[in-house]
Formats: sequence, C-alpha cells, structure tokens
Amino acid sequence: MARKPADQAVNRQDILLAAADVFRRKGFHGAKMADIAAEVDLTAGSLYHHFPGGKQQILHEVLANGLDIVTEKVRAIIEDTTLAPAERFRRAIYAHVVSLTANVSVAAALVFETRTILEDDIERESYLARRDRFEALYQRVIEDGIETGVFRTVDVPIFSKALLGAQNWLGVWYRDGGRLTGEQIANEMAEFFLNALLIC
Amino acid sequence: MARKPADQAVNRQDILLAAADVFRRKGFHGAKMADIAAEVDLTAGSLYHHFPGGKQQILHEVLANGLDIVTEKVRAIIEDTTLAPAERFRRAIYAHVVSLTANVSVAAALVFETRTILEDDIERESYLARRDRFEALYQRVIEDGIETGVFRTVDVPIFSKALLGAQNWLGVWYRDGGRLTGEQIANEMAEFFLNALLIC
DNA sequence: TATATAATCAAATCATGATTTGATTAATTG
DNA sequence: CAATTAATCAAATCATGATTTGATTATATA
Repeated sequence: MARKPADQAVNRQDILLAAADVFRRKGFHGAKMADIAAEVDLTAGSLYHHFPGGKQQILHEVLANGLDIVTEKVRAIIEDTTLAPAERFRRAIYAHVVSLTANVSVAAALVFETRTILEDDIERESYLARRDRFEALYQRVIEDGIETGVFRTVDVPIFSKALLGAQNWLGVWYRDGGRLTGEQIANEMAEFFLNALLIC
Repeated sequence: MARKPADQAVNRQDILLAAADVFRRKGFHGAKMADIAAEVDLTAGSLYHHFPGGKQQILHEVLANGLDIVTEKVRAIIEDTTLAPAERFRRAIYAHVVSLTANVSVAAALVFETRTILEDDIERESYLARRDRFEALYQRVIEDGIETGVFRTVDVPIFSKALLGAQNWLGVWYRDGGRLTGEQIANEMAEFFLNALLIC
C-alpha cells in the first residue's frame, strides 16, 4: 500500500514556509522554483511532486493558509460577545499583530502577493471572499462600539482600511530581533487605534 | 543642433506614468517592456531610446520622482514652525493622502516596488536615504507634539510606521471614482490619527 | 525479502521577454 | 532644401526559468 511519509522527507508545510520566505525576499515573479527548492534541499522539478499545480498553487496555499489562520484568531475574539466592544477591538488587534509578527514571511506575502493571486481568475473569487469576510470582522466590532456610544462616529470602511493598512505594513518592516517584540508592538498598536476611536 | 522635441513624440514623463500604471496592474517583474511601450504606442525597443538603463531605470525614476514629490509637499508643511504641531501634523497627513490618491499608480508602485528597487545594490543606498528622510519628517512633528504636551507619549517609531502603513495602503485599495474623494479620505485619516495622539 | 508507491533527480522542453542591432523615418536648424 | 540628430521600428540575440519527462532511489507493507 501507500507508504507512510518518511521522517526526513520534506513535507508540504516545509515547502510552503520556504516559499513564503523566498516570496518575501524576491516577490512571486522574481522567485524561481529553484530558489524555493534549494531552501528545502530539493530540485525544482521535485516540487511538482508535492504541488502539481506548480508555482501558482504554492502561492495560493501560502496565502489561503496564512489568511485563514489569522482570520480564525480574530474571529474568535470579535464574536465573543461577553466582552465589551472596546475590549474585543483591543484584543483582536493584539492577536492579529502578534500573529503577523510571528510569521513575517507569510505576512509579507499577504501584502505583496495578493495582487498576484487576484490576477488569476480561478483563485480571484474565493480569495476576495476570504478577505472580505476578514475585513467584515473588524467593521462589525467598530460598528458595535459606535452604536454603544463608546466609539466616535467614524467612517467605518475608511477606518478599517487604515487599521488594516497599518497592520499589514508590518509585513514590510517588521523583523525578528528588533528593538521591540511582536507582543510589545501589538500592545502599542492596539493602544493607538483604541485611542483613535474612544470618546474620552 | 539638437532638435527640439516634437509635440507628438512621447516624452519621458508619459512613459513613466504609463509604466507606473502597468506596474500597478502586473508588478515590476510581471510587466513586460512591450506592455509599457503599448500604453504609449511604441515598441519595446523604442523605450531604450528614452531610458538606456531599461526597465530598471524606469522603475527607479518612477519611485524616485514619486517619493520626491510627496516628500516636498509634506516637508513644506512640517517645517512651517509658525503652526502648532497638531496643525502641522493634520495638514501633513491631508496633503500626503491627497497626493497619493491623486496618483494611485505611483502610490501603488511606492508600496509594491520598493522591495524590487532595494534588490538593486546601486539604487539601494540612495533610495533608503530618501525614505528615511521622509519618515523623519513625521517623527519630528510627533516628537514636537509630545514635548509640547499636546500629544500622548507614544512610541514614535512604531506610531509613524503605523501611520505610514495606513497611508501607503491607499495605493492598494483606493480607486478614482469611489464613494469618497481623495480629499474626504484625507480628512478622515487626518482625524483618526490626530485623535490617536491628542490628549483630550 | 519482494513489490508497490513515494520521492527525488538530471536532462530535456518550451516559452517568454529583456535587450541589441541595423535600418528607416521624422523634424529641426542653418 | 541639405545636413544632422531624434525617434522609431522590425528582427535578431540571449538568457532565463517554468514545467515535463523518463529514469533512479528509498521506504513501507505484505
């Protein structure tokens, strides 16, 4: 029967992480299959064994996985209605930022390569849906806060784009081992945006 | 002597704008010289007459020009010490955002292709310097506000990255003809970030 | 251990696209 | 209008890199 994967054989996840890293450094179009393969000690051709769909499929899985992981964390917080809107908002930002900094390469791919995947008509639909679903989470909690009277009356779509921009930008500048940890940065950012909304 | 450029001949600026647009849609690596050429009714080879340095040079000029134009607008405001820090901060954001929305393609290039130009060792140095100079402008006015006691004591580098992220992100989502004008968005964003800083 | 299947590789294929080259066609200026 | 330089083009070059193909090697299970 089918053999169980050997311990030393590379698995899909290794390849996806390696790919995210190469994408961060060179961009999707600039990344060679050989570059990705080299990161996991394979040759370019071997990658097709794991991802028959080639480079495009690899990108798709990097982005879809990455977004899903963050979405799930944020969703759990936003939908916890036992907490006040301000607290849900704060915790969501914190979790989100920590998640991005914990995995800069994927965060960077989410920033830089979303455009690439949207070029592909097949992926386009499903990816846009994923993204809208995510953005809606933040919009919901902001609206809750406004209705409750604890948040200023801001333009919610614009505010959420500003927030997401600030967060996504981490994928551009954050590096492990910098002056602040991901958690410290997450705290700061949650503070910033909460102050922007709170009526004092 | 040298001939004066004919009226109907394409000029460098046309090409740079066309290039920025193609870069926005396909990314630097995905953009073909032929794509850029087609936008101005030329063939790929003809572009080398205007830009002997090829695609790389075109990217360099798009980014350097784009950044310089925005920098100059923001600089004039930040350095106008007849205004209070809060007012300088507000006007700088406004001018910056209006400038980005007035030229989405260049704004998008500044977001997506900075990484590309940084790969090039020659450009790297000069471009990083430009960018630091720009970021320093915002940091200065924020520090002024803190020292004056009108702004909260935030972590200035992190705050400015959050701000720049929110602004740069416009290059990703803003499109002409949307629900709000560039000016309206600029106002909103200035409000957001001012509220994040102001001690009420 | 024998066999089936997974993993992998090296060497083709195939396409694509940047850049160069050698004319050819304007437009300017004396 | 002749001479000169600018703009442009079509057709080579040249390189690069994704993907395919046909073995080869490793490992698990019967």
